[in-house]
Formats: sequence, structure tokens, C-alpha cells
Amino acid sequence: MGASIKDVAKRAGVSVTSVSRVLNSEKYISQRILEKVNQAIEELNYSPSQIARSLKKQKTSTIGIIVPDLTNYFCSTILSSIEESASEYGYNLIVCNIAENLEKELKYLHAVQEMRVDGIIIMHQKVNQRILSFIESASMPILFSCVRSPLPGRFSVLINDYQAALDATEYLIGLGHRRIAFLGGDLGDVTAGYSRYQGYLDALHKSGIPLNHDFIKFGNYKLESGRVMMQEILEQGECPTVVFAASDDMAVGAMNCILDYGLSVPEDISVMGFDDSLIAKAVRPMLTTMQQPVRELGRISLEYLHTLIEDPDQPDCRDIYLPHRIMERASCRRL
Amino acid sequence: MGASIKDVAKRAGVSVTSVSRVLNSEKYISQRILEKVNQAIEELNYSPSQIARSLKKQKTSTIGIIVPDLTNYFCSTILSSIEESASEYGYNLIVCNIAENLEKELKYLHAVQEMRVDGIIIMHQKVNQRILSFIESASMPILFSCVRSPLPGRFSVLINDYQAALDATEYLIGLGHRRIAFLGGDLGDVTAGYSRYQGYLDALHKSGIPLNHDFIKFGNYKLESGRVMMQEILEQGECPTVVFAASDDMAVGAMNCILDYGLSVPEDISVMGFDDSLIAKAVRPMLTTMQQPVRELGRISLEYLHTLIEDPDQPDCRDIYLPHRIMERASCRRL
DNA sequence: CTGAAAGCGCTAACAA
DNA sequence: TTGTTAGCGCTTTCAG
Repeated sequence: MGASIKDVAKRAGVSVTSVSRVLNSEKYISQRILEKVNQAIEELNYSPSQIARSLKKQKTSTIGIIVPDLTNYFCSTILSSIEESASEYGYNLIVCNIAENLEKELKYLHAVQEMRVDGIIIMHQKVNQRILSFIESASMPILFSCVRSPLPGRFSVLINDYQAALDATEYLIGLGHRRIAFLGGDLGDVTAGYSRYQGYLDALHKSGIPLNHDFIKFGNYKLESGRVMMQEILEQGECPTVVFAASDDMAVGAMNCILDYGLSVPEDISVMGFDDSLIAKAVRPMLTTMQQPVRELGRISLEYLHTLIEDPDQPDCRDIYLPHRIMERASCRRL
Repeated sequence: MGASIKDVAKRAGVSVTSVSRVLNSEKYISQRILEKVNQAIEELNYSPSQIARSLKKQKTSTIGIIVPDLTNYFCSTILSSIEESASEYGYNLIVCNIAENLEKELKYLHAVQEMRVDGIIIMHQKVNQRILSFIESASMPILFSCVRSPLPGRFSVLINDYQAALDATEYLIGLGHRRIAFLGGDLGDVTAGYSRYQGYLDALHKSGIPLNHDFIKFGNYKLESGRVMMQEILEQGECPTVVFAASDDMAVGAMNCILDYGLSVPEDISVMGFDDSLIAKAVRPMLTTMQQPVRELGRISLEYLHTLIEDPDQPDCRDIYLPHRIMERASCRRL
């Protein structure tokens, strides 16, 4: 094995304390010791053990992050921006991809707890009883990012999904649409599933547009899911003039389905997405979508968690809502 | 703080050794002790400290993974498949996103070394001298995934990028194309940059097609980069009949540029990508591309690293090449 | 089958 | 300024 602090001390002819001191660049170390220690470190190619340090200090500078699905563009972008801030604050990230598997999530939750991470970020919405009770009894701060906390009084940073979906739908109505299809996520998913659906519903209601249940489908946020739902709608007979999807991926899936049917977007059917992930600008026509402020969401999530770690008794301000915004591009036309 | 093994021992009225034994489900523990310990664990809501365990066992069950850019679809997909295998093998992943920043890479390399990860996977190609010497003197196994090792005799799992680019170009030639543009990555990037470029060059040469330097551009693998390069080519006057890009993202960028110019793909210009990442199927026309076997690449990378960790003295088989394959879709036409 | 005790590599009183 | 020493929470001989 590699050299330990003891070896360095011996080699430098000083005490381990002195070595520790230079390692942590404390004050009150003589130039002489500093040099000798640094030389010994060099010669031994010494690398201090973060894990011994963690054990002693009861703090790991590590945070666990539970991601629903790494292959989802929105997730990996948020992850990337969380990572950026984490790196600035000196945290390392344990990434837990649960691939929509609650058992795996629970396993990971226990794993990061045993690793004594300083905090946990959860980007996943659906929970079961065991996960809930884990969250309740966890000893480290847990923050929900981009989803609403399943438990009241917990911390989360996200957009107001209900309002965003409502705004999006009203935007579409403002464009003259009345036959508006909705491609939702799982209703059990309170944030993106349920809230966005409610926003859609209420917008229609406010404008006195009757509900057409053939225009409402639920999927899993993925590309393929959007395609399948759109196909169902198309096969059903009556056509919407626009389809509003609860994720960009589903919107693109739907758009491709429309295109593959030989129809055009937005001439025949308009399409609106949600997220403004990179794919929105990668497709043609470019997707009109509801933007989530990805970089801010990530950055603020991390900063918030950081303050929670430093001072676990944060009194107020348990939820932080960031502004959403419509990105008008080419996939929605005025009727 | 939470309960320690000592607290559990006290509560259960047994020695810490016994607690440790049931924690590790060793043999030779009486039913009586087992029950008492489990009950104490339950009552105290005890969670064993992985970091104390790591310190003692000199092994963390953690691996560090250096990713060039999380917002790149190919990367996050590989990451996801590595994660899947890692989870099966009981490893936790420290994800290090270097965002093309070598200083950050070096910082992360040292960080994971200090965290005493059991192994490191590097998915990044470009290195500098300090990174090189880190790799040379590192005490844990390091494996390169999807890129060729910058040092001879190191371990890597990847496809044969040269051959793949050659095959792709020959496929295009077979389709009747002779004016074939190439959108490459950084030439300093030996794997994807240099090798793919060489493959392109050699394929042209073998078919006696003269080089047109106006048809050769280098970018950074990203969408926007593909768009910019394509625009340069289009503005230059003479038009290629097909453009072969060293990444799907660049291919899509190029395709969008062509579309935005009012031309069609593949009628006016064909486009071929590289990677077969999710975006290839998300765009219209669907991208014809050179497929990298993403899931296998990820799985085998992890399994290989695992064997290296278990037995660091692996003698042979330092590089593993996986098969590539052309995915014929709709973006390339026969001339 | 069970327990006592040493020690993994480090930090932080406390002394000097 | 510097050094001695007692743990942090666990595993692992080694005895019993």
C-alpha cells in the first residue's frame, strides 16, 4: 500500500501532527518543517487518505444524488449543472441511477447513508412507504431537485409545474387552438405527472373548452412513449390541432409520429414540449416548449443543500420556486 | 450522531465482534445472538459506517469515473450502462464531469485517489503531462473506456475507430458518393479525432478519390459545431454529396444546417453520423450512422475493471475491441 | 461459538 | 511552534 502520514512524518523527521498541519495548511508552521514535510511527501508520492480523514472529522465532503434516468437528457443536464457547483464547493458526487426502479432507489439510499454522505439530492418523485420512512428518519439533509417533496416541510427547488402547464396551455389557447391534446407523465408522479395535468385541465376549464378524453394520454416521459400515444390519437379519428406534451422527449416522439404519418408540423398539427432540453433545438421544426431553468435549478439545488449541510436548522424557505418561461420556436402555429 | 457498533453491542449485551459478525453474515453465530443483535440494530436504527469499514479493509467498493461531458448523449448513455453493471457488482460511482477542462480532470484524479477508490474509468482522451504521470504512478487500476489509452500497455475497451471510419466511408463510396465531406473531432484526440480521420482518409485513398480540403473540417463533437462546419462548407461553393461526421451530434447539427438552407436530406445532401446515440433515431430523416455498442462497451468496461481490481496482475489482453456496425437509416441515399 | 484488543490513517485536544 | 496521545467505527487475529 501507499505511504501513510506516519511514513511521511518519519521520513521528514517530524511528528505526524506537523505533517497533518502542513496537509491542512494551518498557520504556525515553521518554514523548515514545511519544506521537510513537502519534500517527504514528494519523495514518497504520498496521497492523504480522505477516508481516514472522513472518519475522524465525521464529514465526507460527498453528496449522493438519486437520478431517475441517466439516459434522459433533462436529467443529465441537471446532473451536469449540479456537478459543476458541487465541484466548486468541494463536494464529490455519488451518482445513483435508479432507472425507475424503486428497489434500487432504496438500496442506493441505504448505500449513501452508509457512506455517510453529507447530504442527498433526490430528483425522483415516486416513492413507496419504505423510501418515505427512510427520508423521515435520515440523519443527513435531503433535498428534492426538480420535483416536489413527497413529504410536507421538506426542502425542494423546482419550478411551479402546475402554473407552467397552465401557462403553456393558455398560450396554446391564445394561439387559437381549442382541440388540444395532452401527453402526460405518470399521474402518480405528483410534480410532473399530476401537476402538469392539472394545469392543462384548469386552463381548458377557464376558457370553457370542453374536455375530450380521447385527447389525453399518459406515458413515461420518453421519446418512444410520445410516439405511441400520438399514434393512438391519430388512429382514433378526430384530430387535435395541437399536442402539448409533459416532456420534450415525448413531444419529439409525437412530432416524429406526425411526420411519419405524412403530416406536417406545425401546418397540420402543432406540438409543444416541456423542459427545453437540448433536443428541443436539435429537431426540425424546432420545438416550442416550456423552459425549465436547468442551470439555475442545478446550481441553486446544490447551494441550498450546502447551506443545509452547514447549518441543518434552516428555519424557513423550505421550497424554492424558479421561474419558467415559454420558448417560442417553430412547432406551434397560430390558427 | 447515529449509533455505532459499540452502541449496538452494548444494547444487545454482546461484544462488538459479534455485532460485526452478524453485520457481515458470517457463519458460526448462534441464533440467540443473531436475534439480539438484529433487534438492537432495529431499535437503534443503526447504519454501519462504510467509511470505517473501508479504512479497516483498505477497500472502498467505489470507483471513480472521469466523463468528458455529461451533457453529451453518448457519454451519459455509456455512463448509464456502466452504472448498471457497477450496481450489480456492488460498486458505487463517483462521477467526475470534467467538461473538457484538463485542470479539473487532474483535480478529480487526485480527489478520487484520496478517496481511495478501488479503480478508475477514464472516458476522456486528451491528456497533459501531469495527467500522464498521474496515470503512470497511480496505485489503483485505471481503465480507458471508449477511448484508446494514451499510454501503451494500459487497459482499454473500445471499438476500432479507424476501421469503423474506414468502413463508414467505404459504405458511402459504395453508395456511389465521391464528394464526401468529413466533419471530425479534435485531431489531438487520438481515438475519435485522429483515428476516425485516418479511416476516412485511407478509404478515399484506397478508392482513388482525390482529397478535397474544403470538405474537411474539425469541431468539438457537439451539435452546434456540426452546424458551423456545415455552414462553412455550404458557403464555400462546391457542395459534397454526403457529409460524414465523427459524432451523431455533429451530424445532426450539419443536417439541420442543410435543412435550414432549404435543401433536403438525403435528396440534396446525405448525412452519416457516428455513435448511434439516441438522437440518431429522434431526428427526421433518421440518421444513418456507425453504431458503437454502447451497452456492451459500458458493461465490459466495468467487468474488466472489476477483474483488474480483484487481480491487479492481469497479464495479457490489455485492449478489448468490440464490434462496430453500420445502422442504415434514412439520411444517406444511393447516388 | 464468543470476546478482547490491536490497528486502519487521520485530526484535535492538550502539553510542552 | 511542535509533539504525544486518544479516539473516529469498524474488522480481524488470537485466545478462550
